[in-house]
Amino acid sequence: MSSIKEIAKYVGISPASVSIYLNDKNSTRVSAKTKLLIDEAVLALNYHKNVFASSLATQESRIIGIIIPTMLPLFQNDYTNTLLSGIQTRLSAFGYSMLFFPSSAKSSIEIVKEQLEKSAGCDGYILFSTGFCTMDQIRKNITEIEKTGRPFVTLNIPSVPERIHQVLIEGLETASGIPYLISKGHRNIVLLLGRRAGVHARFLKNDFKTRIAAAGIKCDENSIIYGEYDALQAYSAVKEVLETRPETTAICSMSDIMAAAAIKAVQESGRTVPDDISVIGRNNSLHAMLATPSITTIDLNMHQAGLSAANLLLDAVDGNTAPQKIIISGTLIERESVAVR
Amino acid sequence: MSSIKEIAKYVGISPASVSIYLNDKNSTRVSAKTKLLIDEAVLALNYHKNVFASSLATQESRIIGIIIPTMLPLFQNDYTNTLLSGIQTRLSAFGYSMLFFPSSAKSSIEIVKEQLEKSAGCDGYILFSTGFCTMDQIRKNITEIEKTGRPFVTLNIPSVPERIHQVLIEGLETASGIPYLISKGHRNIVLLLGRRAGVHARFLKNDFKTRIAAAGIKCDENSIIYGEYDALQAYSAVKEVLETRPETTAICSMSDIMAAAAIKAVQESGRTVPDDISVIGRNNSLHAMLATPSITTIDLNMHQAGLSAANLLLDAVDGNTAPQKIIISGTLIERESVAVR
DNA sequence: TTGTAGGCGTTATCAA
DNA sequence: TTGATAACGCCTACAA
Repeated sequence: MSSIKEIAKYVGISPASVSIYLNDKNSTRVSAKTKLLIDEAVLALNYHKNVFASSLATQESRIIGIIIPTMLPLFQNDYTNTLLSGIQTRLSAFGYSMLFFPSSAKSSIEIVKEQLEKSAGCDGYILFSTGFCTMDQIRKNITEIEKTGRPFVTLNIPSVPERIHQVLIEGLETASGIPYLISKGHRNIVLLLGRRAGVHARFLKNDFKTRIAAAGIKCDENSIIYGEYDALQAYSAVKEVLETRPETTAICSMSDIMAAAAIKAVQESGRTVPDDISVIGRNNSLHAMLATPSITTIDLNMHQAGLSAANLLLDAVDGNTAPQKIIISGTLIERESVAVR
Repeated sequence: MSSIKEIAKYVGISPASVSIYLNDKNSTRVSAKTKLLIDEAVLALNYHKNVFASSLATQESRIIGIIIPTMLPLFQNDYTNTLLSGIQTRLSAFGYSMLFFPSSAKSSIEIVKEQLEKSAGCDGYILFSTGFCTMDQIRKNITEIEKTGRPFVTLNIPSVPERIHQVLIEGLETASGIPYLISKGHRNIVLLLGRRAGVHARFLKNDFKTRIAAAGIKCDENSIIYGEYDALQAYSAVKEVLETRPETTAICSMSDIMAAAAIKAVQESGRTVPDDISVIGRNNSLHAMLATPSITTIDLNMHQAGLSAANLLLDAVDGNTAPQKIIISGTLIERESVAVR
């Protein structure tokens, strides 16, 4: 409520001196007496610094804009939350705030545009991609964010030729569970994807087909199903595929939540995991650990990815402009949900 | 990067006209020709509005500060995420951004102070409490935030006499699973709490004892255990209590994650849920739905609580100052983890 | 329909 | 050690 001017008036000095002291308590440019008086005034007048005014003057806000092109409510997605958690941990440690923008738009491009529109003043951005984005949209989003002239890092996005700061999650577009299942003797594998639209699905589908073919297995289009990263939808999809493809011996799910739902579906169809059907998940979330049986999964190390993205951005904000790609590898976590065939 | 001045120069008009048009595309105070020229310039110069400058001028930022007094990384807690999701949904719909502040402090009070220190400029705040806060700290945090003179809403906090905007989650300090378990014939119930410190634990413990006593059951101090809202710690605590109190017939957990961990522990001790031991959770998270057996739980309706908190705050920002308390009730979700005794 | 001028709260430069 | 003053980018009277 109160401003630096009022503090100055209260103490009987100029705003400049107040500012100097408040920004550097050890400054030698303010006398000890004055310092005490200022402290007193700050308390008496409930002074709080206005970040916005200060960032206007310094051209630095210590605020990072987080751009997430999704139409769904935030903070509901396991992957995104883990990423955000890593980002927040690092940004917070360096005194940076995170700003999430509103959006009413209906497409990934529109959302990014809308969010960027009112965002000038942020020191940098982290751009997510989500299962909603096509490759084309991702490129456009990058162009859009480049126009701000501010440093940014992309996260959760397929590798892209643009010379930008990028954290890549190895295995995000790889059906990494497949070779493992094959090595365990499975030849009748169902791929449980998340979103139907978006790049991720495209890449994963192709990868799946390639790997299956390489193992000499004939690919059946019906063996690819979709769960929208949602427990209920995954459950239904698995129930259905169990009927149409009773020969299935393994399910490779693109998230632990869908894997847990798959296990439910298998069990309720009267079969057991892993004896009748093996299930592998992805993300190494709590769901994988707590399911019965516990789920063998691939840890994408997304928390680390978040940390790295923040590191990269902070470097860039400090003027380090050489574009870097950081690649985060996944780790296989073997538990109880996969059996040898 | 570019400013309203540059746009004006580019078009050959005054900054005022640009500002007027940009803030009201339908304004009659700017000619159609000029509008087109401005649009062109905006594109050509990659103009993005500086929120900070504009909020300085208007004394309104459309940014809400989110204050969460925790030392743990954000976005990792089921309860908090659900709350945040509700808040974001509503705020976003009304065009408000959310700002998360950094903090390096080691106590709830210090964190709040530190975050508030640089936060002037926000239109309002949402103040969380966490399992780390004692009642005393909560009161101090409220006093602190009141000093900003900005509207704020408290969330996830025990009812407090102060005349403030408050969203109360009914059942947050109530061991609501207890009466249910008693009604099912259980008399040997273990209470699985989260954090040891903090108000919540205190309230819950008292409530538990009262309810147990009312049912004529003698209370055993050993029947109260702690899992820190963490799967691993809850698992160990349950394993242990199963040894020391083999007569236990039911576990009342304060979170679904801990309930799922409890089920694991029970199963691995060679007993079954719910036949040997019943388990009830809280929060109706995905964990409760996906566990085997699925978990009977109490839905605290935290998403709704988040929505309500945002509503309340938005009202307050609009000048509606009459303090309101909104009470969100819980809902019992009966599933498979509780048996009649 | 457009322009001028002052101010929002803070900081930086320069002078006293 | 302190004070004036201008500037950051935008908005709003008011004047033209």
